[in-house]
Order: sequence, then C-alpha cells, then structure tokens
Amino acid sequence: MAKRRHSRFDCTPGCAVEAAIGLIDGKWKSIILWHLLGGTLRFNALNREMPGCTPRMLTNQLRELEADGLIVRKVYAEVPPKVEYSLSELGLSMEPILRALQVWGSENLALYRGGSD
Amino acid sequence: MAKRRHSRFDCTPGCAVEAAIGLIDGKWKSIILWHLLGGTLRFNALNREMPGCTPRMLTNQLRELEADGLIVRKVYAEVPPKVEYSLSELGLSMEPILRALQVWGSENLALYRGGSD
DNA sequence: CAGTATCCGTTGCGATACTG
DNA sequence: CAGTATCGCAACGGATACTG
Repeated sequence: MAKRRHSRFDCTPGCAVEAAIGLIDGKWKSIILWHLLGGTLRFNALNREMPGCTPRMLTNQLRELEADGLIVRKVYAEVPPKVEYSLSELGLSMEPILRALQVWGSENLALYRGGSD
Repeated sequence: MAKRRHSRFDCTPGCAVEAAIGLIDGKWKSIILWHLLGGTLRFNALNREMPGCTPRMLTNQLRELEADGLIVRKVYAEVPPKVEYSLSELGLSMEPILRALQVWGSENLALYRGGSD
C-alpha cells in the first residue's frame, strides 16, 4: 500500500474515511483518476490534460496511485516508448466517490456547468 | 473560499472534482467533517477524537473549513471559554461524499469492520 | 478551555537540464 | 516518448511554551 503521508489508522472508527481520502488526496490524484475514468491515457496525454502539473509531479502521483493499486501501468516494449495508464478494478470501484465529488462540486460550488463529461 | 493550496481551476471540466477534493483534503479535514457528522463538538472533544492531531493543526484545519463555509464556529461568551463546532448546511451536504468514502474504505481496504457508525 | 507564538527540522514541489 | 537528476526555496507541521 506504499507509504502514506500519514500512516495513522488509530483514530476512532470512521477513519476508513481517512484511509480512503489518503489514497486520493495529493495534489493531482483525484483528477488523474477522474481523467482515467474516461479511458486509458498515455503519459503525455495525461499531462496535457493537466496544465500546471509538471512531469515530475505527474510521475510521482502516478507511482503512488500505482503502488496503492488504483491504476495500472502498462509499458510497451517499443520505440518510441509507449506507456499507458488505466484504472485497475480497485480504481474503477472508486467511481462513485469521484462522481459524488464531481456532483457536489458542480452543485455547490456552482462552477463548470455544462462542460463536465 | 480562503486561499487554497492550489488555486488552479483551469484544467478541463471535471475538475469540480479537484475543487471539491480541495476542500476536504488536508491532513485532517475529512475526519473532522466525519466526526461533526455525528453532531456538534467542542474543540477539545474534537481533539480527543483525533490523537495525533496537535491543537495547532486542529485550529488550522478548523479555520480553513470555516473559511470554506463547511463548518460553523460558535463562541459562547462564558468563562471558562466554550466553543462549539458544527457542520454548516454546505458541510452537511457533503454527507454523501463522506459516506461514499467511508463505505469504499471499509469495503475495499477491509478495515474497521463492525466499528463504524 | 481554547487557543496562539515561536522555533525548526522535514517534505513538497517548481524549474531546469538530461537520458534510454 | 516517458521519464529521471539535481537544485533550492517555501510551505507543512511537530514540539513546546505561553495566554485571555
């Protein structure tokens, strides 16, 4: 499960919440997940979807997501290199959460109306 | 809406996700929200629920949540001081998200069975 | 009780340049 | 194309002590 930013699982029950959040917080994770919900993407494609995220950060976040089993990294032995990222079963199972976030966000923050997915 | 850790709202639509996540990430926010879902709590009570969270951090997180309009801080002009924290309407509207996180966490991380709420 | 102030080590993360 | 290496500053956040 990789090393989490905070490995404290000792609070009162309900902190499955924290555990869950721990997997999708981080500057870009939720958006990566969100984008992958739309299908497999390559590194640069993903990067292009997220201006403001440096390759360094993207790599970092992708590695963590992979380590947590939420995404799958498939490397093709080709030249030029080709690497595809997609959601794992576990990652896919987060769809309800991602949707809930998106719905809440567009309802309550009143942003991005009419442009979502 | 306070200053967010990253005020980038310029990625492709769907980033209402990011906006939403931005409000509940931070080391302790989701758990605070989760606890307040159970009802109003005072500072120290809240702190007691979250060992590992220093008063400094708790204050910090509470202030951010307050600034984002998710919680309400009610100060009683008494001595000794008494301050109560509770969810605002907006905060309450996040319940589905919190629940989704909790459900997913206990289902997929297979932790905390039988102790939740 | 409910914080605040200060100190200070740790980590995050952007910029830039380089590689198989 | 898909990264990695290094640098360097800034923000995070723990420990501790103090206050209205």
